[in-house]
Order: sequence, then structure tokens, then C-alpha cells
Amino acid sequence: MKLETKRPLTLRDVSEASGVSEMTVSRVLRNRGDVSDATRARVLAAAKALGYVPNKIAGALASNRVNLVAVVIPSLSNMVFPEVLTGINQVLEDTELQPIVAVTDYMPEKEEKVLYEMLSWRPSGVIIAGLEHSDACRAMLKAAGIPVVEIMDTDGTPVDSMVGISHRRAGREMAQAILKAGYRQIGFMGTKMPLDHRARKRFEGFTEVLAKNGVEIQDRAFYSGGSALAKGREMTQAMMERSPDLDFLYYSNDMIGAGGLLFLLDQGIDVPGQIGLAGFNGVELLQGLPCKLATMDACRLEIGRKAAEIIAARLSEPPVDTETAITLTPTIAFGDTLRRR
Amino acid sequence: MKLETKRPLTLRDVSEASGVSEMTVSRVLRNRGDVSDATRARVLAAAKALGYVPNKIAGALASNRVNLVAVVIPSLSNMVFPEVLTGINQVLEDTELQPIVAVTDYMPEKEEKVLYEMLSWRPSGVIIAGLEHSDACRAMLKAAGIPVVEIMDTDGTPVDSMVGISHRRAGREMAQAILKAGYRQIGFMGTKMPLDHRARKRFEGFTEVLAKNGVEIQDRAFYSGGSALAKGREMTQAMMERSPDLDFLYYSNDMIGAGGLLFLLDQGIDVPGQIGLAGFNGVELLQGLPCKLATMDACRLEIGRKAAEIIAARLSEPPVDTETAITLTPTIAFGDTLRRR
DNA sequence: TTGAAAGCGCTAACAA
DNA sequence: TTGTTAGCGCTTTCAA
Repeated sequence: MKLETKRPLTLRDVSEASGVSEMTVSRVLRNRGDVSDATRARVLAAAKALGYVPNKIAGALASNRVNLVAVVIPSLSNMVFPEVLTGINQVLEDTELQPIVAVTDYMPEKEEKVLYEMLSWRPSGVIIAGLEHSDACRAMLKAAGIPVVEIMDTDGTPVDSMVGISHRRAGREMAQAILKAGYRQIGFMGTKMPLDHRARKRFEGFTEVLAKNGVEIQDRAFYSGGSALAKGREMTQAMMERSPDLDFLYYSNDMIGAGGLLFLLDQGIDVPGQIGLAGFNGVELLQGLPCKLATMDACRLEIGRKAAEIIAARLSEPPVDTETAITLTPTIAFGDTLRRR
Repeated sequence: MKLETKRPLTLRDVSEASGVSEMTVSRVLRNRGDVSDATRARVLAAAKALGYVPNKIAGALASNRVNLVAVVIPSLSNMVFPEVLTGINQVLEDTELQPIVAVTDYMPEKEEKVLYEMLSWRPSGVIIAGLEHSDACRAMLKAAGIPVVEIMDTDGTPVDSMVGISHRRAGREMAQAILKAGYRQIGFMGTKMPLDHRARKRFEGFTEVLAKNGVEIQDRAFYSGGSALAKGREMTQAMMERSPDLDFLYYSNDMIGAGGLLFLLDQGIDVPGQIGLAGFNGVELLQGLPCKLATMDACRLEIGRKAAEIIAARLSEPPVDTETAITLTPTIAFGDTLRRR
């Protein structure tokens, strides 16, 4: 039995079809309050027969509860953020909460715009990548009066709470491992992204440790766009021609590092003897390469999960207090491209 | 000047702060109707000073317009769907529409559940992966009375409209190219996913053409979980040991194909002389490998864009009629692993 | 256990 | 150009 109109069904339709008040229908559909089994059965039957789908818009307005979690990330175009989203999804799946995602393309103005739009849905919480936001964004986040988790990075002060790793420390530790292994002529390759603060912090931590040890980056190159693997290949070739004395290459992400590694192996160059390599992210891809690139896990899935758990805890009834800073500590995966000394 | 209460601001607050009626404030904030410049300025100033963020929940209920597009996809864990999402985002960015995404993990029951939840937000349109849905899903989609675009696949009948490629044809064409190149001892490797209908259709098209030519798949292997690149490596090794006479390996995706390729190159095997290879998807990654895997583009970005364009067109005022079936036609990229004859 | 009334914050429609 | 009224579909609150 289906209504012929195109107007979406309302509670009233179910109420009329079942001969039960709207209020009781609402109770049945939300499993709230006491409803007799007989009534419940009639209502459910009617709802199913009609094909009724509740209207969350109206429900949210009436109850002043919007079970949405706004997720603001810079990009979808490498596996980093999809993996974070997977972590968020995994946790929110078991709750009433549902993520809504917006992408900023690493542009502060766009971040401001999408955050405003997300907040106008009056979400119950926000998960947002990074600690660097415009004043306007920070003001909006504070004014929203909802749990906010800033993710990926913990080098800074959160508006509310944060989950991530210290990218500065990641850079420092990698530098220490490289120096300890005896490499001294170091080249760096990364993305041309002044607004990727996390890459910047890794680089800062990296050069800081080098400097303390009297070592300086010998050569550097940046790319944008294109296949990261291919770019890694090209840049590595160019850099090795330009600076043949280099004995280590540090890449800002695993994909370009893998490209560089494949190039060097092609050339028959001894890795890690003649030259060592390291990337960043700990991408699964590396497991399939002929030789494993040294890297450091960015803890993407775990960050997504923890962030979602914080939001869920803070919104639970009664609310659970959570830590305001969770710093995950990745360790170096030496792989086959960085001597362990 | 900031209110001290935690209660979110409403139009009424802006109205009082600016001395203008709520209705006029609403008009200003939506750039609707005629408002004097003076009034507009006062309202905007007040809204900004207060930090007012409109409530879309209330707006949507009152106007009966919800500018959300529900996007239902099976997975986020390889680059396929994030790329589709990027295409959707690119197009919707220039409209009032905003995507909300849900993931089904290739599980029909979950598809039913998330579709129901999405529809309860009363979105203005739906983009959903695949043509295979439960009766309940199809019923919901029809009853919603909104534009629905089924994406990725065009081998079947859509509820409303579809954008994608013919996976059966993709399989057939690859089989033809392989046979034409003179390969006859063919092995197949893919994911253990009975519910990935697109992979299944490619396989069916593939074997159909082989059969017509009196050729049969000699060996096959399936995997699940883990790093696809590593799995490709392992499976290829195992298969070559088991069936050393094979002269072609067809992979259901590029990542396992790339793993296989790297393995064979490691072994010093002549590709494509002794053995040919092909994958599917046209992933950017391939560009960086020492030798390019033959593949076929799945047109991911384009599918996302076209689907979003259809939704946008159908929702525009006045609505624009669109095609109900857009079949993109990928061509084979022979790369370096499939002889071109 | 059920129902009636009021109202969430906004916008459509109409009036001034 | 601005304001008033009614009501979107649901839930809260209170009464029966």
C-alpha cells in the first residue's frame, strides 16, 4: 500500500494509517517511553507499509539535537585523509553520530568558508585537521560551544582538544637516526606547500637536529601536482645529477620516497650503503616494494579513531571528560633503506 | 561584543541588535529580495559583531529545501572512491549543494541502513555506487522523489539515471587485446569479493571473449585484506610456481598488478615477452613504476563530476533534463606490459 | 500507556 | 522596502 502523492510522508500519515496519535508514533519510531506491544506493532506495520522515512531535519530542530560531526580536512587526494576518515567512521558507526566531511584544499579562506557552512548545520562536534587556523575560524569554533578536536598535529595549542603526533619530533627523530647511521650529505625533497604546516614542522625539526650537529641540508627540491611516485623518480634523478655526493635523501612523504627508491634501485645504486633514504607516513604501499623504505607512521587510522572517541565521549549522557591532548608516538620503521646503528 | 550565554544565536538576536525585523535580517543574510543598502549594512554589521551563524536545520525545514546530496559508496580504502568524491566536490563547490557521504563496506544490509539514514535528512539528490541494490533500497530511492544517479557501472538498469563505464565491455576489450597479442595461457588474480559486482562483470566479460576463442583461464587466485602491492607480489610468485606455463596475468586492480610486475622484474623475467600483464583502474601510481602496467582507466574523476553535474542540472531552476545513461568509454593503456599487435 | 498543545528557528506568502 | 502571520515536521512537556 503506497500513497500516490509525491509529497514525502510525515508522521501524520503514519498516525492516520495506524489510528494512533502522532506522538505515539514518534515514540515507537524512536523506541522511547512506554508503548504497548500492540500499539507498537500496529505503528511499525503502518510505517513499513507506507515506506515512511523519518525527517531528521524536523527532528533535529524540535529536539535541538543534531547528531552530526563536522569533519574538516585539507584534501582527499592521497590516502592520508581517507584513512583518517575510515577511523572516524569506524567509531561513529556504533553511535548515533554521523560525520559530514568538507575539504579545504589547504586554503585558509576555504577553511573559513566550509567551517561556517558546516557550523550552520549545528553539528554536535567538530573534528578539524591542523592547529593553524585563522582568527575567524578559532572564534567560530569557540563560539560554537561544542566539542572540537584538532587532529594530526600536537605542536601547538588547541582550541579545545587535539589528537595527533608531534611532527617536529618526527623530523628530529629521523634526523637523529640518520646522523647516528653516519650519513652527513643530506638532500631533502617535498611538496611545494607553504600551507602544509605539518610538513613544515617536520622539516623544521629535521633541520634543527642537523644544525645542532653541524650538518646542513645540501640540496632540496619541491614539486607540486602529478603522480608522486613519478615526481619522486624525476626529482631524485635530477638531484643526484646535481649533487652526486649526497649520501642520504629525506622525503616529505612515502610516495615520492618510493619513487626515488625505485629509481636508485634501477640505477643499481647500493641502498642503504651508498645512499640512504627515508620518507614519512608509513603507507601500506611500501610493503610491496622490492626494498622497504624507511619511514615513520603518521598514525592516521588511530588519530581518526581517537578523535571520534573523544567526540563520542564528550557527547555521551552523562558527558565523559577526556584528555585535551593525545600525542601518539610513532617510531621509526628502518626498513631496508636506513642503516640501523 | 559577544553574548555571554551558551545558547546559540538566532535571527532574533541579530534582529534585536540591528533594530530590523527578523524577516529582513533573513533576507539580508540570504541576499534575497530588495533591502536598502543602509539596512543591509546594519544587519551585516550586527550579524558579524555577534558572530551569528545561520541555522540551516531551521532554514531547510521552513523552506522545504535541503541542499544536501547524499553520496553512498562502498569503501574509502583505495583511491578509487576518494577520487570520485573529489570529482563530486569539484562540481558541487560551485553550487549551493553539499555532499554528505556514507560508506557501505560492500555490504547490502549496510547499504540499506545508511541509505535510510541519508534519506532521513531529506537530501535533494542521491549519488550511489553500483546498479545492484536490494529491493528495499530501490523502493526507497524511487519513493524519495529526488534525482538519483547510480555511478561507476552502466551494465544494468538504473532507478533513475547512471554514469559510468561498462565493466563487462572493459573485460571483453582487455581479453581481445590479450588474445590479439598472441597470449593464450592466462591467469587471473583478484579480490575475494563476491559483492564487488563491477569486478565480477569485468571477469565475466573477460572470460566470455576468451571462451569464444576457445581459451580458458588456466589459474586464478583471490585475496582479501593487506597491502595490495604485497599481495600482488605474493600471489604472482605462488601462481608462477604453480603454473609456470602462464604467459599472461590479468589482475582485477592495478595495485596487485603493480605488485606482480615488480616481482617479475625482480626475477629478471622478460615482460611483456615471456609474460604479459594487465590491471584495471588507471591509477596514477603506475606512472612512477620502472615499467608501465597495461591498464584501463575507470574514469573515476569524470564519473564523479558528471554525476554531480546531473544532480545540479536536475535541481536547477528551471530543472534541466539530463540523459539517463552516460557511458564513458575508457581505452586500453598498453603501457609496457602488453604487446600491441 | 496515550494524547494535546506549544514551539524549535527559520522562510513563504502576503500585507502595508 | 519592510513587517506580520502562519507553519515546515517533529519533539518536549504536561495532562489525562
